[in-house]
Amino acid sequence: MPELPEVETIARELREGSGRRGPTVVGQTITAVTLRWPRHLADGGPRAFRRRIVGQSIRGVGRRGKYIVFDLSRDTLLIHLRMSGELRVASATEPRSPHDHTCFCLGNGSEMRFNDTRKFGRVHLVADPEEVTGPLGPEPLAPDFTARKLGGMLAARKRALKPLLLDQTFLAGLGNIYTDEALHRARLHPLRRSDSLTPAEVSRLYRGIRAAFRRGIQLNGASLDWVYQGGGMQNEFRVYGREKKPCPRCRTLIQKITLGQRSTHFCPQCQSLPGAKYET
DNA sequence: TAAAATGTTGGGTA
DNA sequence: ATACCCAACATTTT
Repeated sequence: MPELPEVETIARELREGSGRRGPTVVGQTITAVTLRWPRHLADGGPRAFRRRIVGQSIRGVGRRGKYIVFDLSRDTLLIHLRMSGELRVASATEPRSPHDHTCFCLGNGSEMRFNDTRKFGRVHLVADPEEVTGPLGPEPLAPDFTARKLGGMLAARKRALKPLLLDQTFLAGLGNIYTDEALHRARLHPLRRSDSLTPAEVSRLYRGIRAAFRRGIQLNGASLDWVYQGGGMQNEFRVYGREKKPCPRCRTLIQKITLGQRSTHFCPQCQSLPGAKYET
């Protein structure tokens, strides 16, 4: 479900505490773990996982790409929500939901519950977070990520923008929604080859990605379907899920195509493809 | 009923 | 090595 802004929102709420996601988990000790779907564990079995994590305290909560990163007293716990994951803190006395597959019991009598309907999520427990986040591309919102740097990265590849931007080893954090939104902001066609962009187009893409992410974080992410509630970004989508609706910029009807097995939304007018601009 | 859904990975091919 | 396609993972919803 979540992309960078949603994961950032969840990490912040777990760190700072909120009515929606419960009190902060920072400072709490993990006293026990319930694993009802052991395949949540990326490596190793439940016994080794329990033995290793129980007794460690949570020193901080952050984010890298789409991973939520828990800085523990000895190791690092990384959770990837994939398509349907959700993290909430509840009192241990509250009944667990059917899809609360992995629960971390905390010292203050609360539980951090990894709810994951589709069971695609993953839990990593490692000594060095680089073991997990090492392959990821740069953080798009990091101060040292510049338009110049993005331009160099794009020029070094020969791929269509959409699938390239979805590649987490190229750039960390973009998913299907924010990629479409960023490309619309940048007025670039999803099929545009990465090594064909002018400096002005690189600049537009850079600003499009950062602006889409910043706005998403500002609105606490997007709420879609029955999963992940609380965000408001879904009300500001310019193209995602807006097939046959007018482009907010030029009123041309938004098109939906399938690209690399993912639904792709764009404005054929604002995001025209050079050499193919006569198609309807 | 078939199709689609905010994600990733592994296999095969060129 | 790079690019591209597909299947798989598991479940719910339209």
